[in-house]
Amino acid sequence: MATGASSRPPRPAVLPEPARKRYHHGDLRGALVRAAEELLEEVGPDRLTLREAARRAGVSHAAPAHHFRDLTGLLSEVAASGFEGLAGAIASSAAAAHAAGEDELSATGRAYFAFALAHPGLFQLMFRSQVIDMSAPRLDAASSAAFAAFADAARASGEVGDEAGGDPLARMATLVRNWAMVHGLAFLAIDGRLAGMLPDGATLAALTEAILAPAPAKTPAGV
Amino acid sequence: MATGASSRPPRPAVLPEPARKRYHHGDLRGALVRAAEELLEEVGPDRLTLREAARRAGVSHAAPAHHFRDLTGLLSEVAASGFEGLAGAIASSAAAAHAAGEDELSATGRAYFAFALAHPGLFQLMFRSQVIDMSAPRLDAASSAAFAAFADAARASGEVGDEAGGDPLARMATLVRNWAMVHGLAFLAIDGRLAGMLPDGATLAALTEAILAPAPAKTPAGV
DNA sequence: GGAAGTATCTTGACAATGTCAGGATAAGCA
DNA sequence: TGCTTATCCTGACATTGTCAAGATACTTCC
Repeated sequence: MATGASSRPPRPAVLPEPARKRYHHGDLRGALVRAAEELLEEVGPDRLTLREAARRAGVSHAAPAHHFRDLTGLLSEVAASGFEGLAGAIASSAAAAHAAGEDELSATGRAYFAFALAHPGLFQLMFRSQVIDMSAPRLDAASSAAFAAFADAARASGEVGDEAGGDPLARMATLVRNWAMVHGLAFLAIDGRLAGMLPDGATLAALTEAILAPAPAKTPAGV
Repeated sequence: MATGASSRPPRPAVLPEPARKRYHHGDLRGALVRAAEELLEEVGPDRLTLREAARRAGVSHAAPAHHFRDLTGLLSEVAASGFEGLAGAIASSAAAAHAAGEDELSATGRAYFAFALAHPGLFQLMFRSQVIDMSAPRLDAASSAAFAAFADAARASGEVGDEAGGDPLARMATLVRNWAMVHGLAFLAIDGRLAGMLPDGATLAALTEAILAPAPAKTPAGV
């Protein structure tokens, strides 16, 4: 029909964004994950939509099916990368605390909380097993790694005495208690449940800092 | 047409269930709330559907609109009654502990956790502000009452020293720390996050009991 | 008692969603 | 070059929440 040149559609010579209108996206998988992460923070996990993610990636509504089995597949991938980020944040905060001679467990708790507050929608998604597929290999590995990083920090801080004596159940109880406290605090803060209980003119940051600052352990009064 | 009696439609003399096929349901509002509670436990808050609730109540898909503004309205009502139940469970467990000379805070923590495990879907809904309307009067009042019951128990147990000295922020921090721990533990348990970290052959009940049993406070070792 | 008014429920429609089937296009490989 | 495969699109379907308009039953007022 048109010219005999090799380029069939009138492709513009200059592409403003990395590959604009070509049939093959190039990195649709990554673009969908990024779009989903955006949506997660803009509208939350409840209003996130596969079609809107496709729209933002500049692609038809059925295109994602070639990269993810379904919506659960995409969300599981996003959650997996979220857990990887969380594991990294925990590990690096523990290392920094160790270098500074501070308590590792307290530092990782603050890192955990900060991560949740920085990515509320993603954090909520990461703990919504009915929407993601926890048996997905990468997600399973990433979530395990995140908890392992937390457990390592607890061991390093001496909070979970692993040298002798203490039976495994009691040690695990101490570990999980710390985890649950930080996790619950993050969830309550994200959901806006702490706003209503700030004494007089106290800020939310002050309250959470007062909760997280001291090693949440048992220390004989004084000292 | 038919007989001249007052009953127009051929209404069966015996109604197997309380009012079967009449145009006006009688208690559609309550029936919808019950149907939603059922669905909450069967499929969870993510797959709960307004149309399915209407179906279970034996009513058309648009009928709920005359009793609840929209899906959020129905869910807010369900969440409100959930908080009322939670507040009751907390208060009664605290009273029982007081009578038995046990620690009130520990008892309420176990009651909180037990409530969450007994009604997982409802509990998740109660802490999903993007799906319910926290400004709904009844919901707002009920959630405040639940927290107030928890705070009362903490005060009674002496965990939150309200007599003198301690500044309000520190007292609130202790209170919220206890709440967050129990809340996080409940969420993690419901989401199946604790199953993977049971030492050898320990059961989940044993682990959670080990976490909740001692007053999660600072007690000088011994005694 | 009967008529008017209101609360309650139904039917039908709309846009939006997730998913599937089948066709079009581009890339890779022989 | 021609074939195969990966990638993407169009179109369709059932389902959802919500709205509009009509049908039905209850209430109230004369």
